[in-house]
Amino acid sequence: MRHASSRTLPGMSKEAEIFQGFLRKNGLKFTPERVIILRLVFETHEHFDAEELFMAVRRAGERVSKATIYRTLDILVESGLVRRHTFDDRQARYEHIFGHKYHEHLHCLSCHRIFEFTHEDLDRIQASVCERYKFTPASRSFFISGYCSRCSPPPLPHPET
Amino acid sequence: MRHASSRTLPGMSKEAEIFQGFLRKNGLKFTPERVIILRLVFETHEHFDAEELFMAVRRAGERVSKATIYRTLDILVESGLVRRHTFDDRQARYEHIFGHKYHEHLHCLSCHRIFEFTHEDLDRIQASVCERYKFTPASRSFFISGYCSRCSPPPLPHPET
DNA sequence: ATCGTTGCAAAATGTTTGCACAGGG
DNA sequence: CCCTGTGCAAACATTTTGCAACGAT
Repeated sequence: MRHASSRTLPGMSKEAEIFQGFLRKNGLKFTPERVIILRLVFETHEHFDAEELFMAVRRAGERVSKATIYRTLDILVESGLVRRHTFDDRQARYEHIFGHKYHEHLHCLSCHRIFEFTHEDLDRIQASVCERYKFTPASRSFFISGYCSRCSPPPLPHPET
Repeated sequence: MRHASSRTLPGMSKEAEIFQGFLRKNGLKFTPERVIILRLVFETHEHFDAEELFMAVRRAGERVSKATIYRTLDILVESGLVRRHTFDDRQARYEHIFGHKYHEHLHCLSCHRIFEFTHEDLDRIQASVCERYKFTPASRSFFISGYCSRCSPPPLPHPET
């Protein structure tokens, strides 16, 4: 029982169909390890890194090596189902994006939480910049680092002293 | 001849004055190594990484260890004279920012060149997002990855076949 | 004497790779 | 067979750290 059937199963999630299609198109296989990873990536509604995914796999009672985690994340990014971020200089972080609106990020330098936002003008700005530079965009990353409301309460209107 | 005078020299560049002020304010010293690094960082008008700065130091006939390069870059980033970027998952890249207009980046995935742009609406967008989330911004990073005009010529108006 | 700074080498971190073996088409 | 996939361990690249020595105050 190493490799899963290559036929599409009826109860398959939309992202699994997309992933399977991408794999097939590139002559790659829809293996049990890749299925496990896909499932856990789409069960996680946070940003995660490779190590966290590795631990989620173990927590789920499955076994997939770190090497396969990294190799599969690369494929998922290529397929467009997952986005990779490098918010600071530490390790890469990932999030699944299928079924989500495209969004930008706020990154709290104190508690390291990540908040998402959208702004309607950004697509227009990206398009106009790319036009100006004759640049063909593949992806963008807009994030603001700073301090969230919990970590940095706004200054009082009339500071004492 | 290890440590430089702590008095401000008359012919000192503006960035050196700022750096010295920052160091003094934090009980740190304006050492010859830091002076060398500061000079080379401000002589470089490209984005660079720690290794490139290390080689620039040797090329200049000076000797500063890698450890000191890293430690000093951290201080320069803290002082606000230098910006650190992690465009992709490779190593951190730096650029001096004193005396430059704030700008965003285009990053060519093929030739890895970096182009700079500004857009007048971005400050306003950042302010409105931060207001909405009660977020105190420290810095932002907006970059678009894709293919520059040289690496990806626009498709012909009437593609043959 | 104290305290921050340095260079060196070792350690730590995060990621990639070589390899031998497995298994489906 | 042939090809891709896997786990493991080793390799790798970048960055950080422990430590002894050093110099300015």
